[in-house]
Amino acid sequence: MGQTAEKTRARLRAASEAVRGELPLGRILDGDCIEAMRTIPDASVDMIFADPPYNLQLGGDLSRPDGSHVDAVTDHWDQFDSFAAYDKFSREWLTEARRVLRPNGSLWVIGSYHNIFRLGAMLQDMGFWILNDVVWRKANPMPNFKGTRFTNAHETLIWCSMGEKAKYTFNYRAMKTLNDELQMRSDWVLPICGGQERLKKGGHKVHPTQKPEALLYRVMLATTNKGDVVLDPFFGTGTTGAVAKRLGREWIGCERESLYREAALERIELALPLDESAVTTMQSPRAATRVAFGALVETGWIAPGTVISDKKRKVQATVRADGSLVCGADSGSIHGLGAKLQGAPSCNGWSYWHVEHEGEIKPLDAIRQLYLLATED
Amino acid sequence: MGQTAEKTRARLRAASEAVRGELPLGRILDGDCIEAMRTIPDASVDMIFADPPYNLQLGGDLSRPDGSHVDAVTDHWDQFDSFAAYDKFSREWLTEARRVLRPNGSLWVIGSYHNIFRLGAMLQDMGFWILNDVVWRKANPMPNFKGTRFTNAHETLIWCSMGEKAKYTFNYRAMKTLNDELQMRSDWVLPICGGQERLKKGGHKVHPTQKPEALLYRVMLATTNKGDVVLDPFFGTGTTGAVAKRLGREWIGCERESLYREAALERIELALPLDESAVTTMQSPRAATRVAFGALVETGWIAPGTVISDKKRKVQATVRADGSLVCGADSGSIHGLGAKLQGAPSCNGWSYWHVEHEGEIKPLDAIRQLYLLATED
DNA sequence: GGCGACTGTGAATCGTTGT
DNA sequence: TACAACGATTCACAGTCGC
Repeated sequence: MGQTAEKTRARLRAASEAVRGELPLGRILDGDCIEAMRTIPDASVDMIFADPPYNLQLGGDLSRPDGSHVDAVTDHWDQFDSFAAYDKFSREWLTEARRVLRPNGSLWVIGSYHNIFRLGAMLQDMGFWILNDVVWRKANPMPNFKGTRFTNAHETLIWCSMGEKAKYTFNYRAMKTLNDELQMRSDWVLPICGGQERLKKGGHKVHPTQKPEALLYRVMLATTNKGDVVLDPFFGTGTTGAVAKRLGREWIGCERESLYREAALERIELALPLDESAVTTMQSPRAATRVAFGALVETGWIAPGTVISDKKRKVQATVRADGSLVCGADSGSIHGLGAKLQGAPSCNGWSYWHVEHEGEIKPLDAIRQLYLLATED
Repeated sequence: MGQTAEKTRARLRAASEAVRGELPLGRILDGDCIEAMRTIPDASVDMIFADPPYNLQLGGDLSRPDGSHVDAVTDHWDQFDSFAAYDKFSREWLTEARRVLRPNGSLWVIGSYHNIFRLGAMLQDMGFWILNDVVWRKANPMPNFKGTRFTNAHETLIWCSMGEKAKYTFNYRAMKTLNDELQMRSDWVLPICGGQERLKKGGHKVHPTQKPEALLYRVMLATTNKGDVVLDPFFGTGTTGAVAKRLGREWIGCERESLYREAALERIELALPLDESAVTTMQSPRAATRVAFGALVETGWIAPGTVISDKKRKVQATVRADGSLVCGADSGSIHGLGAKLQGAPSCNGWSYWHVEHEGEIKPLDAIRQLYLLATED
């Protein structure tokens, strides 16, 4: 690594720490979320989770997102007027969200069919890059009492990065582990928020649309790292904050209703952080110790001259002293030669090549695991 | 009832019959769907099902972990220069769709996150009234081969009427019957189209995105009546036509690729009108519930940090945030770590691991049962 | 015929790092 | 910034073949 790159990285790290010092970590900013977000520095948060109001078209009285009243006229013009107001509000908070997100940060938005399509189209128009739409399939939704439509049994989340080429955090291995060794899918079955978890005051629910902690838990575990800063512009009763605390993430909230702020602070105070070991998640092999194939050769786990083959033993190659392989006139690394022999653009030599070991034919990766176990610490 | 109203109704019925005579029922209109729809009279069809191009914007080639190639949708009809071009195209065909729909008709659109948000926002802007968004949860989606995102395991349908006050057809009772006497929900679990149903020619699929008949079956049974006219502007290989025939609905298609038109006509010719068995072969969403260990962790049934053990409490492990276990230097899923610690090739973690619960030591499976009871519909 | 092993495939915005 | 090297990564079905 060049000295210049090293210095650049160090400077960025220092700048990042300086910005972090300015952040209102663990605080709920009072007031309108757009105004509140304006006090947060550029490119300073790692993830935003937003559960914006969807108070649209609910029949009866209609109010704009800014709180002003819309006449209960339901002609086409008025619909347009109300959509336009909602779009304006959405564009404003999304603009601030985009400004405060780091280049490698990501944004989650949750909504229902009333608003999610407008939000999704707007995200695309603003340059966000949709990574997945995720369906929260409610295990116990409210039935459709009138029997006039399908039971509205899900909500939609959109997860997006800052742009097509932007990087983002995705803890693939942790998600796979969480889902019993199967890839996590885009449809999540989770119960709605109720029971002990549902905040109540005087027998009434404090917030009409409190989200279950399990939902935020999965979002945060999937797309942030320990210590990351998570911002929730529509904090409500603080589900995001409570889960962030439990998972060792930093949080910032925006909320204009004092009732919600108070309930949230009390709740987060009571939330117990997990200890270090519990927050640790399964790492991808990439993040774990890297082993060069050559290391197995020079330490004697695989002797030079060993003949290795593909699983069906149709293709064979010989290991050379420097860890390269040779097969007829062809030679190369375990990956390169594997790709060449298959005529494939790429190949993972660790899983393609096999070797006899204790009477069985095993992939190289198995030998690598043994090597890792033996040389650990 | 007034005589005038009676006369008005009779006149409308006669007009309706006259219009029906002009309709190209049971025919596939050749050419661009916008041009083709222009030949259809105003207010003459009862339901439109549209499966437009998704504008996937795919990058380079994609290969599977085993090196084989993924046969992606690279057809010219899915290529658009920009979101603006896609929007223009969408607005044009939706304008024609709105014109030919009867006042009490309804429209279905299916899409993925690439296009569905744009379509949904456009529908709202045009005055359509969204009745439900419906999620088709694929039982067997293609995995995410590179481990970079959540498995894209669903597509979204939007069902809308002509306006907020417009009437529409919804066969509530039929849906409830189809769903084991439970209200039909907005999430439908159905397999993708494959096996005998998938049209093939020379060993290759005729159409890259053929929809399963079960999907159209449910759409049509829910939102049309027998004898209604159903229009599909993106007819493809005619799933809509085949299901319409089976269910005793009239159909009209638009399709510009002659290869698809020919396959569709042949297929619809072979389709049999509905027999009773077709109803009973529909999938029930009450399939066996699968629970991942991670689900118990994120919903709080088992807290991260909990120490679990084998039945004799000789081996202990700690639960981490992602549902993995850690025991000394070893870690893994409940199944994997259990196997590793026993030196066994495999292990059922649900029965191997135990946890203290209400003073007793119980297998994880007991907690899973409690979870299932609590979250059951 | 039955069962298990093996193969093929589906609307997919599918990599990272160092030179 | 382009290029090359490294190396990480798949689930549910359906169909076929062989024992």
